[in-house]
Amino acid sequence: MPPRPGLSKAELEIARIVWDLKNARGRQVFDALPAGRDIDFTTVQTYLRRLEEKGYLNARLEGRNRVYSPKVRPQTVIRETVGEMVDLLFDGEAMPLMKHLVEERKFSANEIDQLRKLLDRLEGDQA
Amino acid sequence: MPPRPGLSKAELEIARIVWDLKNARGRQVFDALPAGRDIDFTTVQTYLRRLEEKGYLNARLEGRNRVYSPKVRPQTVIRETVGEMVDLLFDGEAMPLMKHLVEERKFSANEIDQLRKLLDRLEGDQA
DNA sequence: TTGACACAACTACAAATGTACGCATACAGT
DNA sequence: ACTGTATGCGTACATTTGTAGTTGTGTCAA
Repeated sequence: MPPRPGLSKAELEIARIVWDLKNARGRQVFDALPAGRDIDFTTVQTYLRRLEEKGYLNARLEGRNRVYSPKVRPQTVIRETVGEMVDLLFDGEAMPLMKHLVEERKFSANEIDQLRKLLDRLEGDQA
Repeated sequence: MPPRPGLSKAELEIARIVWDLKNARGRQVFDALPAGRDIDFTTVQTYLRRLEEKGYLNARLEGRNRVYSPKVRPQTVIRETVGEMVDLLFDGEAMPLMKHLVEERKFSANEIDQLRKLLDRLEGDQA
C-alpha cells in the first residue's frame, strides 16, 4: 500500500533540490540544477506540479508566485526508494545489498572505521 | 555510457527468474512467478522479448520453442541498478546508503557480526 | 506607458512501460 | 485425420515519464 504514487527519476532529482532549498520557486530550482543538466524551465515547472499532485510537495502562493516546499521528508522517500530496490533486487533482504556495497565500492580505511563505529553503536542500542 | 537500455521493474522481475532458472521457456518463467503475481502469460512473453531486444537475455530456438538464458550477469545488473540509485539518492556516495541501511534496517547480532568480518577482510585486502 | 521579461496554467506529444489480444501454426492424444 | 491446447509473433493500447510550447497576465525598468 504505497501512500502515494512513486517518483520517477526526474521527479526525484527535482524533489531533492527542493529538500535542499527548503522553500523554492521554480526559477530557483531551475537555477540549482547542476551545470550540464539541460532541461527547459517549463519542464521543471511540470515536474514541480506533478510532485505537488503526487503529494510530495506543498505549494503556496506568494503573491503571484508559487513557492514549493517539502511535504514528505527525504528520510521517508529514501526509505521507500531503497526499500523498493531491495525488494526488486534482493528479495527484500538488506544484507546482500550491504555485502554488495562493501565488496563493490572501494571504501577508505577511514570509512571502514566509521562503519565499525556505526555497528558498535547499533549493537549497544539493541543489547 | 550505458551499454544497454535500462530495465524497468517488471523486466527486472522477469530477468531475475531467468537468472535463477538459467534456461527457461516462457511457460517456465510464468510458472515461476510468485503466487499472487497476476499477469498474463503473453505479458511475460512480451517482457522476455524486450529483455532480448535490450540485450539482457539470449534466446535460442529449441525446435519450435524459444529458450531464454542470461546474457548479462546478475552481478552486472545489480551493480548498475544500485549505482543508479546511489547516484540519484546520494550523489553517488555509497556511505550514506550504508548508514541508511544500518540505521533503518534491523540487523540481528549475527548479521552485525557478519558485517564486521566483512570489513575486517576488506581492510586486510587493501592494507 | 510601453515593451521586455517572468511566471502560472494549460496543452502537447513522443517514448517507455505495463499489460493483453488475435492469428496462425505446431504437437499430443484419440 | 481432427481437435484441443500451447506457442510464436505481431499488434494494440492505456498510463507514465521526459520534455517542451502557448497564452494570458502581471512586474519592472526606461
